[in-house]
Amino acid sequence: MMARGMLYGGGSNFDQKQRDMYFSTAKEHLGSLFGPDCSSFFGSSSMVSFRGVNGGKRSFFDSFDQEDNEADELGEYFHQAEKKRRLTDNQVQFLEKCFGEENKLEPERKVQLAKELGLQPRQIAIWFQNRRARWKTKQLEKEYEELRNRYDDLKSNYNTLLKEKENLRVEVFQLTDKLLVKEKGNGQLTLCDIQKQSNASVEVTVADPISRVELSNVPSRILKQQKQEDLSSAKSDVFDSESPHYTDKRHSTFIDQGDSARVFETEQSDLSQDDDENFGKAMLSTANLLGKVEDDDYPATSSNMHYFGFPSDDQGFGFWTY
DNA sequence: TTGTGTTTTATTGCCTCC
DNA sequence: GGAGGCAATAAAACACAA
Repeated sequence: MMARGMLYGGGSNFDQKQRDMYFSTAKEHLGSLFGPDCSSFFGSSSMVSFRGVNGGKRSFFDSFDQEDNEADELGEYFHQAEKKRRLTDNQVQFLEKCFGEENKLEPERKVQLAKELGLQPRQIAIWFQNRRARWKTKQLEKEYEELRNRYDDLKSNYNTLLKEKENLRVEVFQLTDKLLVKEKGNGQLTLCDIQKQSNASVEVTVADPISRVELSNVPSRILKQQKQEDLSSAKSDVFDSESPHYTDKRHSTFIDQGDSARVFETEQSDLSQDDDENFGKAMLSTANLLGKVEDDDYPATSSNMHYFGFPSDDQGFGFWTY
């Protein structure tokens, strides 16, 4: 493709006549915009600059204020047109103002701006194009920042809820065990006793490791015995049965002592390690807190495992820990 | 002064629209 | 098919630390 960008800058597309026209028109327009002394607009030493032959910096428009050398300077400028030149602060300021009003230019407006600023229409177009690109990048950064803030908020809320959940869980564990001890004191049976009495393999299916222990093989008379008093307050519903970490797919099985025990054998892998650790810690702390629980009383399937729990209502209740 | 990173200006190639 | 927009990129200009 023919380079569209080569429309100006020393090429034949921008002859001396056009340069004169742009320059005179620019001074005229900018004089009305920035006052009669528009030299400040056209440049100071800090404005559009390019390195001359001697290496020094020079403002392009400064040169036009020196009438004696005007033609020479102009010629020098355009002979160096292949070099990039930055726009002056005032030019940029003016363009920014226009961009604020409309970020896309009509062809007529583009030509008008070019005349007013003493630039090529193509330069105006390029400036707007680059400006749109910068604006878009900024917008993306802004949106990213907003999304990140929202994510952080959600994460923070989630962590808070998680802690709350753990606290409640520990609380329930403690209350549960107190009830357990109390029951034992009253001569009532625990799940462990039930197992001993039934003298049979007890398969415990845990729909939810905490709230849904199903004693499928426990004799019904014994289960009935266990459905008593005010244990309903410790019912499973305390727990978040909708928790994505504990679904009905989870279950565990334990076969009588001596057999290979698998406790809370998960079929899912979505239980995060943190959650597991917290869960274990909570149970351990509960166990330590309530040192009254004796291993012999529970059908632990390995020497370092302990069972905490009791059946309640239609559903059992209990958990294992190491 | 020089090396290096950033910003700005400009080019290129592709795409869409009229 | 030409004009113009956009994304990607080159390259000059600039800023700044060492």
